Amino acid sequence: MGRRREVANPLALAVLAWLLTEPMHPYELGRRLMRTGQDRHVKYSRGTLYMVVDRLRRAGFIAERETVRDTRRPERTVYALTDAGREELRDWMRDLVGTPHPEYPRFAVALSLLDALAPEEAAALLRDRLLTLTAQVGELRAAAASAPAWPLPVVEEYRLAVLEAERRFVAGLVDTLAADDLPADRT
Amino acid sequence: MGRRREVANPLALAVLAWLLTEPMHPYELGRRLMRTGQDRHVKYSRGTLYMVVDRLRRAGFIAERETVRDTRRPERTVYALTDAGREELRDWMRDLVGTPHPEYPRFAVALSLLDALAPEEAAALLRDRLLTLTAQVGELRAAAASAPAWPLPVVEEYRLAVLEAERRFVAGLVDTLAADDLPADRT
DNA sequence: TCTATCATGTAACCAGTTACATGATTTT
DNA sequence: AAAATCATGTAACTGGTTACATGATAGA
Repeated sequence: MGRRREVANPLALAVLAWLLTEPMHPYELGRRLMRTGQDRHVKYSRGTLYMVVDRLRRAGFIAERETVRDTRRPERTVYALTDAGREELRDWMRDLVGTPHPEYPRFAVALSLLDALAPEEAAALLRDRLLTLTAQVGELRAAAASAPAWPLPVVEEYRLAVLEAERRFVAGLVDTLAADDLPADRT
Repeated sequence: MGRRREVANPLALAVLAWLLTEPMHPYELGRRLMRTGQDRHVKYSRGTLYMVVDRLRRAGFIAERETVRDTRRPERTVYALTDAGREELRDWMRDLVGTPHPEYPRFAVALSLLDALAPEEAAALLRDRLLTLTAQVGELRAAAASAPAWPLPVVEEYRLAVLEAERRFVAGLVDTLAADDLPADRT
């Protein structure tokens, strides 16, 4: 509980999870991340991937299984989960699922500094955001309706729920500001 | 539009915003961040603060106004916003408020990898999370009710809205899993 | 007056991203 | 067969965090 993770990057969690299904080389890991759209939930870049894989190896969570010289293609090193890695994966997942952790969404920062903007400008910007959010909700819903997978993956439902909450919040805020802005009209 | 920011760390945004009110030395910036509880929305550490201030200076967004040797206390350098800085602040805020940006919440990663956990274990963990979330919502509401500031700062309302959405979502998920788990009971 | 704690800053280290390199296949 | 693109990896750089340093006040 609470001990610092030796490898803390979320991408490492994804790597462990994928290696749970079968041994793989890094590039393949990257491909699957992309193919399954997980890159929308984990920040992914190849450089980071190789770094993370290397640190997982040094930490003993994964081990080099074989080095395939497929002839032609560059040498690829296949990694497999170790017992320690399996344990780390479970522990990490339990932590993430079981307890909420503080996040730092960019919009919260902006809201906390909203005074730095003139009120009318803030209001106008929030209206812009509202439009985009509404459009995004629409897209997600449409995508869900015509989804190849059904029921929709839980993550997607989660994203949608949060997105809708933000949309409602911004809508309310916009209304409030409009009302504040015309106090004379409301006698 | 969309040109890379020379200093991209959110803490830098907070620095610019504070300097809009008046010139200050870094330590004072840190104090205000803490006092106003902004450290819940921007990741803060002194090391990062000094780094960020230095980069803002190199980028020309802030400038050294004076160096006070208050006698006794270590030398403190007071910084002021430049015109470029004021412009950067507005541009950045407009971007953040006006359009939603992709985020990578830790819980989303976990959800996207939920298969890595045995279903009963996942269900149990989600129940734990639900308890904590419910408690947090309660706390926030209570704090809001007895708040020194009224109306509640917008950020807090935002946080509460999102938190409640997550709570509802997890509650729903827990129910679904419970239902799935006892198909025999539902004939 | 010794110890603890506050106020302030610096520097070494570690993590993450970008840009590049190289051989293989496919397209024109 | 030249050009374009894919597959794979490495390395240099930049950003961020931790741990330390030092003088000042306050409490015992």
